[in-house]
Amino acid sequence: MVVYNLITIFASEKEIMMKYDILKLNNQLCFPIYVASREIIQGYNKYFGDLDITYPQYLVLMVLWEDGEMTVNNIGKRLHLDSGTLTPLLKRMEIKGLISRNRCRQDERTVRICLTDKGKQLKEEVVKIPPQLAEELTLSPEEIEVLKRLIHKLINKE
Amino acid sequence: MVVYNLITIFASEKEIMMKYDILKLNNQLCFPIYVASREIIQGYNKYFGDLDITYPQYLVLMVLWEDGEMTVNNIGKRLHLDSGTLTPLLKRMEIKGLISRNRCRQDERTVRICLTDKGKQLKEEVVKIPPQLAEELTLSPEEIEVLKRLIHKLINKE
DNA sequence: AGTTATTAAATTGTACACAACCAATTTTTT
DNA sequence: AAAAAATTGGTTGTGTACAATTTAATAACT
Repeated sequence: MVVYNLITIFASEKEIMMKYDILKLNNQLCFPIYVASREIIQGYNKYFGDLDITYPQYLVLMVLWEDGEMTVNNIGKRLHLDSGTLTPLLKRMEIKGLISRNRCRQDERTVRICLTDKGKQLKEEVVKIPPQLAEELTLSPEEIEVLKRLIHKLINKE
Repeated sequence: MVVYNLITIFASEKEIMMKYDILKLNNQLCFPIYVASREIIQGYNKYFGDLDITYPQYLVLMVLWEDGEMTVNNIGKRLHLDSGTLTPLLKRMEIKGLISRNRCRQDERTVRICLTDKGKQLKEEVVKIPPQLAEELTLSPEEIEVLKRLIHKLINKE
């Protein structure tokens, strides 16, 4: 079995991979991950409807619920997102009254993002969503653990 | 061990999950998949630079290389994308001279997408990319197979 | 002190995604 | 045949993503 990075190639009596077979959708690893990512976001958005938040906004709320106030930079490091994505996203969250944005007095370059009371309270509603999404999943607990481990290995390039 | 869909909860002597722990980034399955998806796209775009295509455009090319000409609808079914995404994307590809778009005479509702010679030739360049991306991956062949199987199970909700 | 380098956000421009809606064209039903 | 339903692709509006550039502020250096 020969492996070309994101694509697995079987060379056996049963299955011989030709030059262009690595370009077939079914042989790809990347494509199903890309589809899975979008399906997850759609799944969440289905439940977010009433709360008027999106999946990336939910991610921002999660890091703030976990770590309290943070700079834009640190949120970006945590979520692997840059300021071009975060600045307008955070402005929308500010308009909704979920967070506040203030320049630090110590270092005027950085902007401190804080949860408002409304943003803190949202946690009570959001915590109900994951169990609902759970109903739709068919992986066993063991499979989920394996999947998490492999995806982390893929990301971290360990 | 209790599982709430996309989040795994360990309840043991060593590790007790509290109510809000399901909202911690590290306990999530969805978030790393979301990150992995974006990293894959960035990885591809790095190599696409010279060819002037994007990852979703590469996906369209793949289904066309594989199945020949297709309707917009069928491309959407294959890639899990709707017309709101595909129509402008295909128009950009038409402008670049990679594909042609023509309404069918038999059924005026459908639009047939065909590869141009330029689109066909691009395959020769693109086939070199996956092996290059392979260099950056650290999963074993066996791990890739397991990951592919689990992701497919996640998507298909089998 | 004054210049240079670095850093943090914001801005700009392009390209997805997708929900919601629409128009045109079949297809089905009555 | 006429009316209703379904299908196909397009349009609109909002919200990410991200590369590349800009601006402002701080740190480092001669």
